[in-house]
Amino acid sequence: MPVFDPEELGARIRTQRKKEGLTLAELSQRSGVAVSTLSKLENGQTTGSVETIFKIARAMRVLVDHIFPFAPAEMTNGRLLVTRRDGGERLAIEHYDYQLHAAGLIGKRMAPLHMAIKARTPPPIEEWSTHPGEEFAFVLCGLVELNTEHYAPVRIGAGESVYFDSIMKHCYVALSDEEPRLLSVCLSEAPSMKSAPENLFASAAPKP
Amino acid sequence: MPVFDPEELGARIRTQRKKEGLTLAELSQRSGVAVSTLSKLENGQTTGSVETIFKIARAMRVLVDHIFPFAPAEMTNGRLLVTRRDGGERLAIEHYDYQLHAAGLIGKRMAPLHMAIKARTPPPIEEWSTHPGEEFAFVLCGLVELNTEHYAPVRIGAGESVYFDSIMKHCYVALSDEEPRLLSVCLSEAPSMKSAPENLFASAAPKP
DNA sequence: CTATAATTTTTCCGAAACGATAATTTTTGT
DNA sequence: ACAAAAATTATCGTTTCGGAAAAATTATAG
Repeated sequence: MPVFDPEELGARIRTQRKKEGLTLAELSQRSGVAVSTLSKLENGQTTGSVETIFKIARAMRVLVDHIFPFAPAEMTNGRLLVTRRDGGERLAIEHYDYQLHAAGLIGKRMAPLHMAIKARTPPPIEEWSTHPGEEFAFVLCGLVELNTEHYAPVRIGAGESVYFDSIMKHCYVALSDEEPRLLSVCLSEAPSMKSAPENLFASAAPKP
Repeated sequence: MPVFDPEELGARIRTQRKKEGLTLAELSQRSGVAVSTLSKLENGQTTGSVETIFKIARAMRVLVDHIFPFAPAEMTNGRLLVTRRDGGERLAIEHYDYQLHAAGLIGKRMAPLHMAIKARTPPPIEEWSTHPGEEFAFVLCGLVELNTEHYAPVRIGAGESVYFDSIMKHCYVALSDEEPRLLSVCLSEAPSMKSAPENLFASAAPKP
């Protein structure tokens, strides 16, 4: 007795395939998964393997989670947490001062950080941040320079923002006389289970 | 040649298990998956079946996508887009003025909105926003009241924030004389397919 | 309405994953 | 350093999955 519903998975695959106007044979061609396997999957006659699911998702150009039956959404539908000026969770490191908002909310997918940029010159690249996912940074005041692995340094002033893949090594540097502050929202692929995800604050630098 | 990295899946399972302080034997007991299977999974020696993954996820009381490597990082790892003060995409509706940042970046999972709150009284509840996912709102200036379906109205001033499940009906209202501005970042659970970058799955697509 | 093609489902078998047990190695705690 | 606990590896029977081709169903053309 399966612990999840294979029919839902099958239905999603079929829906997506129809949407793309593909036949089983065509999808098989693209994905490298046999026609028979596709049929069995779509009809819930097998629970499938992770490998196969990935092949199918890739072939239809959808993210896996589109055809993958999730845990029900009602698990989290009524959370709300306010962070006051003196709230959240604070952390001061060499180059930045952090205030993590919504620190007490576990299972959230975004990590909102109110940070003050102390650094005036970029540290060695090994110390730059890198973490899977996406990052959005909005400058609240001052002038900030974002250094990244793949781009020329980018200057961002108050009211401006930058959105980037945070797996790129990156670091912020203050350019203005006043200490710049920015609001950074990091999206990790796996929702943070802890209030202060250490991987967010961890840099590429080796551990002592 | 697996199309995804079994070692990442294994690493996630192990990370989560350690976080919960479980041994393989205990997790086996709770999940109904044999110890040997767990070990092979964690060490990337098998690609695993969907059924097994679900059992494990359920046993650790996490959503499947916590341990499931849905979007390999190498798919998008070098994007970066700056939004200037006059950039982005603007939209004015009755109650708010929006500036969508990073508008030109397709496939992003967060939607950062710089918004000015014009409304001074809540509209009828049928007009409130509701969308699956999570929302983080940081007040830049002024005093804002967030009305939600399940909570008493919440007042948030400059430098404060709120994080909530955006499926709850919600609306923002201005309380201060000055028109409040806030930065809202919405996370949708399923990124829209229309915006899925071509290059994400290019390798699987046969050329016409 | 039939004939034919296209598509899907089913059948059969090899391949891979799973479970149980035991032996070996690694880690942990004292 | 030792003992205990935990994790890995090995083996093997069982179950499930995946692929090729046949069978059945559905769609299409004349």
